[in-house]
Amino acid sequence: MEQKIHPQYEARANIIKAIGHPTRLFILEELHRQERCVNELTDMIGSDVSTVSKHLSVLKNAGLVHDEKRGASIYYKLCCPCVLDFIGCIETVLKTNVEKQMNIAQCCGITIAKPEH
Amino acid sequence: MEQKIHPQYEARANIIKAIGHPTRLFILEELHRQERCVNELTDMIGSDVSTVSKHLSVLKNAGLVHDEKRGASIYYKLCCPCVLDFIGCIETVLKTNVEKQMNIAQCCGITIAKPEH
DNA sequence: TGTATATTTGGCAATATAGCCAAATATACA
DNA sequence: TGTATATTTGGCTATATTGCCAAATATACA
Repeated sequence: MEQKIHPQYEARANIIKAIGHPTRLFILEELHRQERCVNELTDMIGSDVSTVSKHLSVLKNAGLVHDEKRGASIYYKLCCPCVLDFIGCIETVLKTNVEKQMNIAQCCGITIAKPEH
Repeated sequence: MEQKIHPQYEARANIIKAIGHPTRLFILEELHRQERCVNELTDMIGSDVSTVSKHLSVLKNAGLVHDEKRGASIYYKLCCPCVLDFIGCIETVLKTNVEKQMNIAQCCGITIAKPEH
């Protein structure tokens, strides 16, 4: 690893990396709405329960979620709801990217059909 | 990939993934302060110029930075300064994680020396 | 205790990412 | 045009990540 990059950047990057996965983003948003057990999340996501469990483990190791055993299930909840505050900014970036693509297409004389739904 | 996860999560995750790397976090913060050319960033980072160039390419593809050729150099600047707004939240997560570790250590009777500097 | 349910862990294969070197490309300027 | 400087690209290896299956573990409850 690069010598001049402070370890603090590594620590920050590890947390951001944990957030940067489609399934884990979904989980974080769902846990932002309400706490959920592994089973419930697995039903919503539609992949193997072991895969979901591992995603939750990544989020837990990053300190983003907290788990609590109740009955036969383990309920996960969000530790720092602020981690989702910047989704709005990410959406802005995405929107700007699409606009850029549209401009390029327009300059090339390409017409883009609007999606049906 | 999981069927039930909306493509929107994929798009968001791609941008967050681009942010989640120590060197790229450093670059984003530096470009937040002022625009920089590849050469300057390479000197600050201390790795091969091709590596830095590729990091910049990742950030550019994600729509996070913009480049502008001036003279012999290419200057990069931040597109959406908001992407760094959540660093404060990440720091909170990190701080909480350390505190949790400290508590565990204390419960085990482990004394932790404060760092010298 | 035995069985069903919930969750995690180990192991594996496929894929993605990172970083270096060498080479290609582009620009400035003598 | 030739040379120095700036940047990107191709190619390669090492490492990390992902997601599945099977098995292990934990809990509830008859």
